[in-house]
Amino acid sequence: MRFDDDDITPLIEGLNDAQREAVTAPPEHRLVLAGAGSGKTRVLVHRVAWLISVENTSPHSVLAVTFTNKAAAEMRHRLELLLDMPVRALWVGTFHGIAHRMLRLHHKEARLHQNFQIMDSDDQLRFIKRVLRGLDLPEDRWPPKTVTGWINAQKEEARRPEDFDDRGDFSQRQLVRIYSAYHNACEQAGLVDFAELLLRAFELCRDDPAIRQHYRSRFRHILVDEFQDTNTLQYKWLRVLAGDSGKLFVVGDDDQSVYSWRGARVENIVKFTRDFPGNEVVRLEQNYRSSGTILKAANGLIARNSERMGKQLWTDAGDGESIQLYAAFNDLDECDFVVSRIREAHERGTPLQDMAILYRSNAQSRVLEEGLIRARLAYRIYGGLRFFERMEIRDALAYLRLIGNRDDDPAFERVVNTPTRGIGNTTMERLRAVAREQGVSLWNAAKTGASALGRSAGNVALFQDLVDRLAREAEGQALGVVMDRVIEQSGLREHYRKEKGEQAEARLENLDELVTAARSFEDSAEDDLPPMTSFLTHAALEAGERQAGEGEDCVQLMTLHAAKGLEFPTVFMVGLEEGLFPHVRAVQEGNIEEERRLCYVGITRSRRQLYLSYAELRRLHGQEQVCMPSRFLREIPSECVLETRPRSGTSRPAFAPRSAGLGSRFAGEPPRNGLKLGAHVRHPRFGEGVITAFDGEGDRGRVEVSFRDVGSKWLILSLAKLEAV
DNA sequence: GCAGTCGTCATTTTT
DNA sequence: TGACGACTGC
Repeated sequence: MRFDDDDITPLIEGLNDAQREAVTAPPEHRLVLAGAGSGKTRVLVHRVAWLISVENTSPHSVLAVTFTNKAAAEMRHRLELLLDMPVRALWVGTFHGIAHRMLRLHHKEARLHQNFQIMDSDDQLRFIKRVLRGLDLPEDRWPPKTVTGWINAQKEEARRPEDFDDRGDFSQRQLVRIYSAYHNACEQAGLVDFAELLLRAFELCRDDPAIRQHYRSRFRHILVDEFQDTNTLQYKWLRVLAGDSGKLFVVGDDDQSVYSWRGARVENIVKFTRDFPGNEVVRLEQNYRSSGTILKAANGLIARNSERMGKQLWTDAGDGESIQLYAAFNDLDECDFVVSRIREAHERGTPLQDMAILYRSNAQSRVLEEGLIRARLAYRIYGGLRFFERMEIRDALAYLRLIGNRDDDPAFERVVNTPTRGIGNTTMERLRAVAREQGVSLWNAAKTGASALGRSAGNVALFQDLVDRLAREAEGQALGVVMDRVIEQSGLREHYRKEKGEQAEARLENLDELVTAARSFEDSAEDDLPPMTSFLTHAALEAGERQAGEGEDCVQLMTLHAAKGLEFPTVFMVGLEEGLFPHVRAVQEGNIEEERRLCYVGITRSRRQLYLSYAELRRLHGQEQVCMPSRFLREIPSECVLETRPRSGTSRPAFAPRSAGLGSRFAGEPPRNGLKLGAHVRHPRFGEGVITAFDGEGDRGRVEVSFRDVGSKWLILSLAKLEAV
């Protein structure tokens, strides 16, 4: 170890009191409530280092779990920097990665195919469609997306088909039937979906005493990142793993829980304090990221939530710049504002990559994108397809999967006719019928039931010969060579060469890149898996970076969800309108608190300058809609915010503390003179327009109307002869 | 098997 | 508005 017993300086150096308390806590259960930007990863990393160097814990006894590969890689990297040595014995990984590792090690006990492969969401959806067809259930009555969603939700609650009794309603009984059929199909094909990885690993630890004992005595310390995002199954698994003696050190922030819709349970934080006795809560509230003003805004907003563990961010940095609010006329105006502020900042020397535009839903990116293109500003949108999700990559990998396992039906379906080999729908339907009747895979059905296939039987046989030949030639060959041959001999390369358009070129390049990627797995002895299995697992579990353009200096565009965990000197949060943010759906579902947390996440992404904006009119689904400013704007302490105009930069306080003033622009205000925000009105001289704001009350009350022909005007409400249209 | 057309729908996303 | 899937006709 690098540290002598008496020199623990590097481990606690530079930590604040709360961080130090967490890092040096006695080896008991701990819950660390880590506010945004409070040095959470630092605490995790130092805690592991502390356990190893001071508590003399073997790296072998430590398990650190994260949600994303990125977080896992970051943790391992920083840990090795701190300890100044590689820590291979230490298990650091995502929930899925760790579960996968266990299942590979104990595939027999888990009753899994030795060569089992991981099926991603897309495969799962296709597979479910086939199961539905097999059960004669129409897709319009049983939407595949809904069905997979339901099945995944059951798995996340650790429920198996046999856990349901017959008393459910018809719909539920059918879903259970589908779940069951899907499960059998997966078993037969040797496939495991994402949720199954976790559930299988949980069941393995729960039901196999020897394995449970093995891991319990091995993992003395389990550390969990982003604990507020754990789902029921992950929580159960942690409980089983920890047993009575394993110590859990969990880090999370209830205020940043924004994934309830995909099964995350914030309640796990509270549950943790009950289920793991002796734990103490450490709060990390000092923020090292944002200015005082930004933190004040964030604190003020999140204080509106009722169900909180309670936390108040603070900084010893100064107040910094005011938050600027821009009330745009419409979405284009909002875009112009953002773009011109970016241009100005860029001209003053701010790198583009220091600026991010955050929005609630992906659809909002289009207008912004167009604006940035017009202004010739480089940008990068997070989201979209990742490398291993591309069509051509998935095609090529499907051949590889078939080489490893002929019973992989989703892979078979994917490439049996890609490139086209005269095996159409009719043939496939027959083949599926045979497979269903005989209870075998498509591959075997094609072998034994060729007679039922009619004219196309020869084509199917040719396809099978191809796969067999590729498999034979793959023996003893390096993975890169195999991959290249697969792409060439399957005809995929030719297929995409013939495809027209500029996309085709990119696809060919991607295929070349795939060969390169395969090569890098040739001697990956790391996980003791055959290179091909290792490669396919990597493709499924770590689908790669989203989009290229990494190195370039460009403005970052992403959803608020995608921004979680990131930070930028300058942040633009756009579309702060009722219905958009908070989103209507969330309002309907009564999930305002999560939307508010999302807003909190957005605000706290910003280091120095935060811009907020909303549009009074927005084009949504092809329709121009009148929007009211988001309630969140009202909830941010008014002294933090200045309302700004596009060019001049002259600002005035946006909201008088509680009374009238501009505050009355906001949601929930009563209509004046029978007119309300967004109402269409007619003026004798100015023509038709829309009410966009009120100011003051009674005789002195003013109204802002955006006229169709003459633009926006402020009028005295009692004098203006406005009539509703 | 494929291109064109029509109808429907419309948060958020990692593994 | 526009993306995507199902359907139709060649």
